[in-house]
Amino acid sequence: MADIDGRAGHAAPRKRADARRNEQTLLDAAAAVFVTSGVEAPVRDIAAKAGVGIGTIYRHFPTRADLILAVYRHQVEACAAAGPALLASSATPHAALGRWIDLFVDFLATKHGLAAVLQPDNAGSDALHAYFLDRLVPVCARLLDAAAEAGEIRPDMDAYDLMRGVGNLCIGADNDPRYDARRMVRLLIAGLRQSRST
Amino acid sequence: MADIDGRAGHAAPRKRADARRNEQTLLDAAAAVFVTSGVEAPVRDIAAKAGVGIGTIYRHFPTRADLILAVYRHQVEACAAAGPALLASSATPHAALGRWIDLFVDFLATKHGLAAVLQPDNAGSDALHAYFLDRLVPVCARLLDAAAEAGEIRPDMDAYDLMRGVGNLCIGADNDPRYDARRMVRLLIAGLRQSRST
DNA sequence: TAAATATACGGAGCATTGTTCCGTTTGTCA
DNA sequence: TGACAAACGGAACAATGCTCCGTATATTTA
Repeated sequence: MADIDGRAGHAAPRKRADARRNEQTLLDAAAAVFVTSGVEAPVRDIAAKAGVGIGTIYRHFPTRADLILAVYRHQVEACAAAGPALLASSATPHAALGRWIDLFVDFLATKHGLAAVLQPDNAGSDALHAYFLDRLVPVCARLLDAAAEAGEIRPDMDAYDLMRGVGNLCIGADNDPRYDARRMVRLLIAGLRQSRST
Repeated sequence: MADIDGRAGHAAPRKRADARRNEQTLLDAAAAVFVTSGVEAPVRDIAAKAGVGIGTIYRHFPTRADLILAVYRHQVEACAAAGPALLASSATPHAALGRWIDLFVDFLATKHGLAAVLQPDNAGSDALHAYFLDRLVPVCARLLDAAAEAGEIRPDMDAYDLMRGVGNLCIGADNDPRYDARRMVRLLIAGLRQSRST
């Protein structure tokens, strides 16, 4: 069911060796440039760092967003996978939710400029928005449901809204030492809490 | 102390009539374009709408940010002025804070793309960021202080963080029907509340 | 009123960026 | 080894913020 490259075998033609090499080189170069110059770094810079022409970048990643997505896919998947794990290992669903959100915030806050690029209609980078949300909203929804069932939070919170809200709060958290995104997110989560008396 | 134009009279040379006319024309055109195409509309579009050359725009408003700022200055001032008024007329400081934040959110949410442009380091539009925050943070701080003194909210909330957080939550609120920024802001304010028992 | 001057105008042009196109190079396979 | 598809490189295009400077015009002055 899988060929030598580990890809599913539906008539997907095997790539040339130089192509595979370049793809990896590009991913590494992009990751490096994103760390130093932020996610909005010019495509040309990444091509230069990889020692490759611009055309090559665009054959492998048809769009800036595709490249960004490829670079961070692993971490998004890890975050998605952490949801159920936390739910199983935490004392209460609310604790699991809190820790999971922390994970997400850590991820966004350390990636210079990533949060800003997650919005819809960002000049064609909708692909990023769609991937992040499609992947994480269901996980978040499950955590919310569990916490709501346990009566720990208000039951009417929408997972999509929460993810967008948290993502938005993280925008510009780097390059502004005065602004503490984590703190604001904690506040938001606090607002979610169900006052038993209410 | 004021000349015919109503400006303070410190050796500020009187502008030519066509210059004053064009400045107003540009402000009107910019406001109109911002409504239909958003705050990120190309400068050329605004120049075209106003029927003037690009050079003219840049003489009056050296930077995109200056133009945006000039268009919305009145509303920012109104928002700033509303703070003390609400504090005086509301039942409790917390109610005043809530209403004031509502005002701010209404303002941001109806201006297509404004919230996104409020961040620092936005490719040189720091002027916008600085103006908004300098003008509104003190007002917000006063409301927070009053509410904290009344014991209605936790006492450690920073006005700057709150303004940035609220602004961030409003980013992309238009062009995404699924996302309800007002709701998230309400949640944030709820999180601010002091549990008397805590 | 007519020249002189300062002020303002218009838009070509520069720099930056995402993206496309296509002639050239290179792996792969028979 | 030769043929050919696959991949490469980078010139070139379009959009956009902004600068520069020759031209036009409002205002002042004689």
